[in-house]
Amino acid sequence: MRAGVSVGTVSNVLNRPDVVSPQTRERVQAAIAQLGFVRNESARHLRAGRSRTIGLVVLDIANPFFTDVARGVEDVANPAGLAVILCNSDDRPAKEAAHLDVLAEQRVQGVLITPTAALSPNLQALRDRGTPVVLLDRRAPGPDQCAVAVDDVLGGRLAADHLLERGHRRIAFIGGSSGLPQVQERHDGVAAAVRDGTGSDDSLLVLSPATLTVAGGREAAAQIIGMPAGRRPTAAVCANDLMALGVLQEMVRHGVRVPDEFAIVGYDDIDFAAAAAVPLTSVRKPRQELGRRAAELLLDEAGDGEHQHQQPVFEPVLVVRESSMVRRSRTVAS
Amino acid sequence: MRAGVSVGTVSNVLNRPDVVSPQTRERVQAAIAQLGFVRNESARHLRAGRSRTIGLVVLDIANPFFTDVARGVEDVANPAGLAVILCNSDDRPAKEAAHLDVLAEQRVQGVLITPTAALSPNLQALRDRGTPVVLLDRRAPGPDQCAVAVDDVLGGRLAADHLLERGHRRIAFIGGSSGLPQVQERHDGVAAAVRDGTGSDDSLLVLSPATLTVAGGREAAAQIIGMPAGRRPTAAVCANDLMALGVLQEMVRHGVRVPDEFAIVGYDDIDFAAAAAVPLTSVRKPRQELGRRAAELLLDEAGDGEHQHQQPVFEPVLVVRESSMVRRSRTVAS
DNA sequence: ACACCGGTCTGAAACGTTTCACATATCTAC
DNA sequence: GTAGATATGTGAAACGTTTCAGACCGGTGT
Repeated sequence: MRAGVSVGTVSNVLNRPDVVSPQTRERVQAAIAQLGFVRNESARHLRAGRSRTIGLVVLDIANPFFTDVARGVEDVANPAGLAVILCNSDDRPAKEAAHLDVLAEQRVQGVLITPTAALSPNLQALRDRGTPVVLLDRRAPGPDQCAVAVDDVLGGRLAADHLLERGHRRIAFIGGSSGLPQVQERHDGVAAAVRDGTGSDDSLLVLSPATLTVAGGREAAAQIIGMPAGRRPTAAVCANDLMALGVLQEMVRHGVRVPDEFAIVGYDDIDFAAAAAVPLTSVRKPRQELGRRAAELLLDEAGDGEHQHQQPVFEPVLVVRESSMVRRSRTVAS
Repeated sequence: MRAGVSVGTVSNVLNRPDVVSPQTRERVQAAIAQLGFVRNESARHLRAGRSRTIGLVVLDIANPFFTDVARGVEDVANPAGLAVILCNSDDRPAKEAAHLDVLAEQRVQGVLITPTAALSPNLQALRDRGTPVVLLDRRAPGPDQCAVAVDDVLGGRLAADHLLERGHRRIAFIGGSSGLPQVQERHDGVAAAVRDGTGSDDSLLVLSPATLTVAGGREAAAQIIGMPAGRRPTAAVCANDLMALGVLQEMVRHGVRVPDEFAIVGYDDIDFAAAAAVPLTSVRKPRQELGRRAAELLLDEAGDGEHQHQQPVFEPVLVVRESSMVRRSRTVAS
């Protein structure tokens, strides 16, 4: 080597500086700086057996909910010296599977994932190989793994109870058709609340647009607008804020006044919910906290010590804004 | 090996299946499936010298502009078998430098980056080591590298001309204080247009909130609201849509009617701009196309063939919506 | 019978680290 | 002065691939 020293010593300088004499250390560090030497992670982790990266697979990178979660993950992973490989499955099992394969080949320390409806065999394969997997915003199917979830039944209930209190008696639940359990839970909460509140199952209309996006929301709103006035719902709980924004856009476009003629409650409480054409009432989830907690669990599981699987469930909170308020006087648009 | 075959043959089965006999191939593939064998990328690319990943460093992961760009990058990178490591610098040079170091250690094939104001020495170091770097949404300092940019001077001009046409004579430009050249260009375009349109430099008020975020927008709006009515601008061009949304929120909160009392033009035309409390006029950039183009240039540079550095500049388009329209009759809120 | 060929497979080197057993030098205590 | 301990450095093995020179084999043309 440049510094007239063996590679073993260089390794020591980098990893256990205390074990090498100050002079040598400085000499080596000078050489490193001069040569622009950068340690090769591939070699390093070929030896170590796994890399200093974790994978994060989300359903929709364009949904701010997930970027907020990602931020939480980064907050924990980066200080621990781990790089995050962020993958977007677009709620498509094939894309998800492809991403998981890549992550397996990269020998990531672990994977954080909000999976598509069915738990992919690739995910199980990953776990079988000993890679820790933490489910994000999804309950675990069994006690043998970590999962960070939100009580979505409660969330659905909060949303529906709020609308019922405001006098609404025909309520729509707008979820996607992908069969995600989170969405199913939200539906169940809404359905239970509506049943309890009205004594009837007919008060709930369930719509399942193709995607859980703004476009999906518009699609559902168009359906609602096309219904005869007598049967048309007067309010909707949406499975996420993107859809709620879509519903709002379509309603406004057709001259349906929100919330006077139609009330909307979203879910997730992304930042844009508050900035919408009509500020959205929404069910708030601790977005960054979800990511942080999941990353912490992953690090713990990937670490050397004992690991107890944990499955924390966060409680959502309803944030009431204009989109669900009965307005008394009509002032300035806002 | 399980299939009674040498490792060299396994490698051939995986990488050049045509060179191995059908029987052997099947035998090996069966063994692979049965053992759940997953090739180790670290080893593979220790040999190859670089990994099958590229790095993408953005200024603000919470800004939908960048997630749209990221989507474009993925559209190109994934089909090419490359994983994308998405990093968020938060417009902080230190975070950016740390991310670049990690990417260097990972021996990424290349880096796509929207850099902070000053070009980091770490970036130059990366290039010196032979790693291709493509600048994203930023002009190249010289001809010796690829960059994908947008004509932001033109964008600023479009925005300002639009407001001038509507009769505004006191206009604010709201940019961040981080000194990003993109923001500077937008400012220059606005300043030039205002000078041409009014014959005076005094017509332009420049505000520089701390961050290019919704919070920054609110901060700037508060400043404007605090000004005496006679000197207060009647319209603002914001350096991005997040700030425009912030301005809008703060104006609404203080009862300032938009666009009647104050007009707003944003920049980027993120999807949420159209869904805002008052739909935002904005300067549209080809977000996904920026990402795609940048990724294509990176792949070309990282490939074996000849590479010509390219520096495409996209032209932005003004999308006019309600936030800058003088309303004639006041109908329903929208 | 021979050389040669293409097709198929093997074995070993190489990639750049970490780690561990071991060598060497220096110090401490008697 | 010697034994032992401590501090510092060396050298080689190992990680799991890819790659390349060559071995082997049955067939072909002469």
